[in-house]
Amino acid sequence: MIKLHNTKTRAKEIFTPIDPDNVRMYVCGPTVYDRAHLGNGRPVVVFDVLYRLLRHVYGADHVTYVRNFTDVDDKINATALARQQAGDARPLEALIRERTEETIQWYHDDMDALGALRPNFEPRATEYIGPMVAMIEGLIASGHAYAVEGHVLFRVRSYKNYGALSGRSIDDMIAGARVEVAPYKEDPMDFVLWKPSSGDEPGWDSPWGRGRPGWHIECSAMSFELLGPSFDIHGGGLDLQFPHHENEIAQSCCAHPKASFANVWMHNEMLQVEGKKMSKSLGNFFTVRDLLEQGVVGEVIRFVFLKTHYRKPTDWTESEREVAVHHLENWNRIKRHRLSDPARDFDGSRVAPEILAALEDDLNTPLAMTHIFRMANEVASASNSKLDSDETIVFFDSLAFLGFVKLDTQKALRRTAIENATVEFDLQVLSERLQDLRATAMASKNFQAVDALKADLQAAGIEVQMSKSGVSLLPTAEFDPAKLESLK
RNA sequence: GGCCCGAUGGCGGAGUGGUUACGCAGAGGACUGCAAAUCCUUGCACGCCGGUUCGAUUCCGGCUCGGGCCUCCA
Repeated sequence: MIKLHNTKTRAKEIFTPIDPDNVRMYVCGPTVYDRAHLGNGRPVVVFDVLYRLLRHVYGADHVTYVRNFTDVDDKINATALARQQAGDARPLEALIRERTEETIQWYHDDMDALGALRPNFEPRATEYIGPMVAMIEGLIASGHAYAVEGHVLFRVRSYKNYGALSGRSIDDMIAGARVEVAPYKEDPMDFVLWKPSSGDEPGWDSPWGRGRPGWHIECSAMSFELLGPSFDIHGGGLDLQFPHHENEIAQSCCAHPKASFANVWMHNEMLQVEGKKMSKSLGNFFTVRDLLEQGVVGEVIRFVFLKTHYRKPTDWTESEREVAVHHLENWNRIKRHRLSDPARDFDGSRVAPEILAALEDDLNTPLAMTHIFRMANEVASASNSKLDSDETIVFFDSLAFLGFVKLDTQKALRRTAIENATVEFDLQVLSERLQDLRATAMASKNFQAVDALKADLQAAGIEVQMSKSGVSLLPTAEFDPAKLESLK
């Protein structure tokens, strides 16, 4: 039994799908004009967890997850215009297409790195212009929208529940509004469904002239086309609650009065960086790609996200990042020590029941992580250290269920990369020499030679670990093969 | 100004009407030639003021503080 917090009712409710054979979820995707920043990753990971849970409970073939790409938007146009002004002579259309294509590719690369499964459908807004126009025509016909000066506007006063999702009244909003009101609007709160395109701006022919859709209608049309007038879950960031989701509800409910639209609305809280809102002006703005390039692997990011409940703000900090690395290293080591085949794949089918229970309680990922910690501890400290025990399998299957598969860290990746690349100097030889020196020293109690070699290795950027089971040399970021030349 | 949300130990972060998880850091110990890693043990909290109750960190009200949204934003 899954329980989810429904923004619409502000309560945790038992989730009952409209059709258990086809559970349907829509999540607002990115506007594709630039790299996804770290905050963009949070809803992706949150709803990825929900997607995995739904697939587990209802069957992988009985869940439909839609996440759109908004590929028509003034911000996209702006990036293309900027390139024209910078001297690129190609037509706007070509620049826009190139930009959206590459951004979608980036998005896939980055979200894959976070361990997120791809949704079943990733519709692009530009492929659904027809349905948008049709929906707008219907709204005009039913009196919920009006065309004026090439624009089509939604008549907010015509939908009596407007503001219910975010708990606002139209009058309150007008009182506190800071928007300048276009003169052609009947009411200040009316929002645009269609707007005219001029010059070489992207545009499509419509009953109201050549133009392009407003942002909000895109999601209403795409969700209708792919999931129908009523579906189960609609997700997105809390910042989308108003106005985007409010407007979606108004459009869809007026266009399909007999349908319920989304039954459950879920919103993830926002991300902060070192306690502050991430913003360009504060200079703490960075993309997922920036982090990946700095060697922060995707699963570290995922770990930090899952350690906080999705309905609470989460803080991206240096220390939490280090905690994540610590645990991933730990799990990686357990994998090497407790599995006969450390490369074995896990599909999450044997996820621990307590982890499932935690997730079924409104995606309590922090509690799920606690169970992971406990299981890791049990597996690592089990007196019976036999390989591939049931507990071990369930542990790694649970990790896989939560999206932790690679269990790599910066250090592990670097080690692999360096070891593959290090040809001129064989660390294995040095490792054996150190081992021999140490064995001699253990007998003679004279450790001078050992310490000298250890110091040289450390000076070359190698982490030296010695225990009774042997020695291990681990190149660090400062590893410099040239400094080992004298040791040959 | 309007609306929404939150306040738990040094930090992060679950949960509960009555014995308060867990992680990181700290302390002690085992192991270790040193160091690291690992393992064991362990100290530390429920913003303030009222109310309901036999009993509240948990429910209700007020206050204070913090965050978010109202403008493109996940």
